[in-house]
Amino acid sequence: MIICISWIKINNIFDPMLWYKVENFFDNSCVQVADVVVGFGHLEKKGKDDVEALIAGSGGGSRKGFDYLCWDLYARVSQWYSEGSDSEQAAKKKLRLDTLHLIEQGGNATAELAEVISTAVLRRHLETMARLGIEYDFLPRESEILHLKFWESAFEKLKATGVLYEETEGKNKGCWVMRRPKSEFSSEVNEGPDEDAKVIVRSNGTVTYVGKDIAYHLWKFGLLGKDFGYKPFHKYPSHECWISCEQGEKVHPHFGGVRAIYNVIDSRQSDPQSNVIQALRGMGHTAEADRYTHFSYEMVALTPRYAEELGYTVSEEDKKKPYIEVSGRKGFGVKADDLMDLMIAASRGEILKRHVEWSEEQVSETARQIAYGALRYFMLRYTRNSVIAFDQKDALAIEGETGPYCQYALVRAKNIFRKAGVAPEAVLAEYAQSAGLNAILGSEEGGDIWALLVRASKRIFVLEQALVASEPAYLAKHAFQLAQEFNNFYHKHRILTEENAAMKSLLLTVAAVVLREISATLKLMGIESPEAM
RNA sequence: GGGCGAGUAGCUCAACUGGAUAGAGCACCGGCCUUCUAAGCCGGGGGUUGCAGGUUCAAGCCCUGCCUCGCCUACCA
Repeated sequence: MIICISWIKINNIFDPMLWYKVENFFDNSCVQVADVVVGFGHLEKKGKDDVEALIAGSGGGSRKGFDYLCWDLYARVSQWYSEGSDSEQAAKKKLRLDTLHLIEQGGNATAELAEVISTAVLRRHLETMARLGIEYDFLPRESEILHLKFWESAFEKLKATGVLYEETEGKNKGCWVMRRPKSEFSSEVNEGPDEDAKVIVRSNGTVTYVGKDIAYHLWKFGLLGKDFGYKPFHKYPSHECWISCEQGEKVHPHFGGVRAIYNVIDSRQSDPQSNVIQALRGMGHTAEADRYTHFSYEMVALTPRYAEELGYTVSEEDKKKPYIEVSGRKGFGVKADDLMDLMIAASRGEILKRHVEWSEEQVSETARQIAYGALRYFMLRYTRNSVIAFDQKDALAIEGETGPYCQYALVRAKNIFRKAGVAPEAVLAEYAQSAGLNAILGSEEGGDIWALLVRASKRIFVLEQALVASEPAYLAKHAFQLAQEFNNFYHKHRILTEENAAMKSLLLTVAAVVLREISATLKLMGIESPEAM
């Protein structure tokens, strides 16, 4: 529902190493959808036809589409729930739950409205992500997990393997529960119920989110014995994105039954995630459990300064904090499309200061590359367990550890080759055959050049470390250090006016190597290399 | 109450499995454009790594206790 910039914390880092598929689980039967449905029905007094008209009308050109409407409505509904007398609030709460249950059941007008809304928002989500080059292969939806009775199959297996047991005493009486990984009840005092156990099936017979997630992950590993229906949903230039449905097409790509899973979910989900892994292990699927990685990361928040820039009033108390957590319920945050637009506008301004002669196309293309590069770099420069306090000014700064800084170093190198009228690839090919570098590199002056070359040669090593540690920030650090060292080199040596031919040749070669390496490292982070800036 | 993460320069963060003088960036101060883009470069100040013990030749990192903050848990998704 809420388009969250966290999504771009993971991107194509795995691209060169693995063949993989990107799935985005779509929680289309969740309470947030129910809230928006309540909003349209009770605040806006709109039915399915009205909503469909809104969706159709909100398309044309403007990015402020249907998802923006939902964002606002969601915040209003949340506010509305908390208003009125106790009995009124209770009634609203009941309405909310009833709506949720109708959506989960399906086959009714409320569920149809929810379907229309969630699909429209999903389409907008794909468009937004596509701007950053993020594409999906498959969109499994919660509604199919429910309607295709994935849970029922999983439940049988969970009962048969003894992972779940029915609690007969204590506060969880009547629930089907699962022991948590660490509760070593068996060896210790074993009297009374394990009250710390995780409830999977409530006493009223409904399944919790974790239960559905277990079923979903059994499917992912091909252990469920059931499959989704599939239909095409969205066409990217290079491939098709499929979506789950109850009765799909006969011919479709194969999804599920994978060897390994990387679940990119923020660290607040670590408890439910460990429950899922524990369930797999308990069912005897230990190998699969070992190949299940919760790629957890901390949330993205906003600095108080940026929150103010966005027009929010920030309390004195919040101003002292390093960051403020975004909240869709409170209507506090920045929408990904807005963020990108703001950053593009800002980098555009910088470009126009310097290149009045550029064509409109050149300006907007470069502004886009810089803005997206700045955004991606900022998301990736922090290690995963650090909260990212987003600030546009910091992200877009040319000074400091930023995307634009790295891009600028690379552009400087490109300028040299443009002025020299040679291609960096040609320089590399030529230099590989000459053999006069020992004398220069061995000299005192050559020490720094040698150091730069050594650093430049470390890309694969750094990538390997980044993969082992599941830490994209290592790549960001490498790109920055290389850019920094190159800027130093650039300042120290006037390459084009160098008179010593052997030296000039070496300097050009080093520039070509560094250009290639910064560019390749940035590419691993999904950051483009502008021609000029 | 329990679980996870964090505490490092004024601020935001690094530090690969324990290893040399704990590093960057921002901010601050001072320099550097007749030159391939100064959107840059160089230099400077700034630290008892939360506290107290312990293990080790060696601890920001490991162990014990305590303090502070955040998140997750207690039949919400």
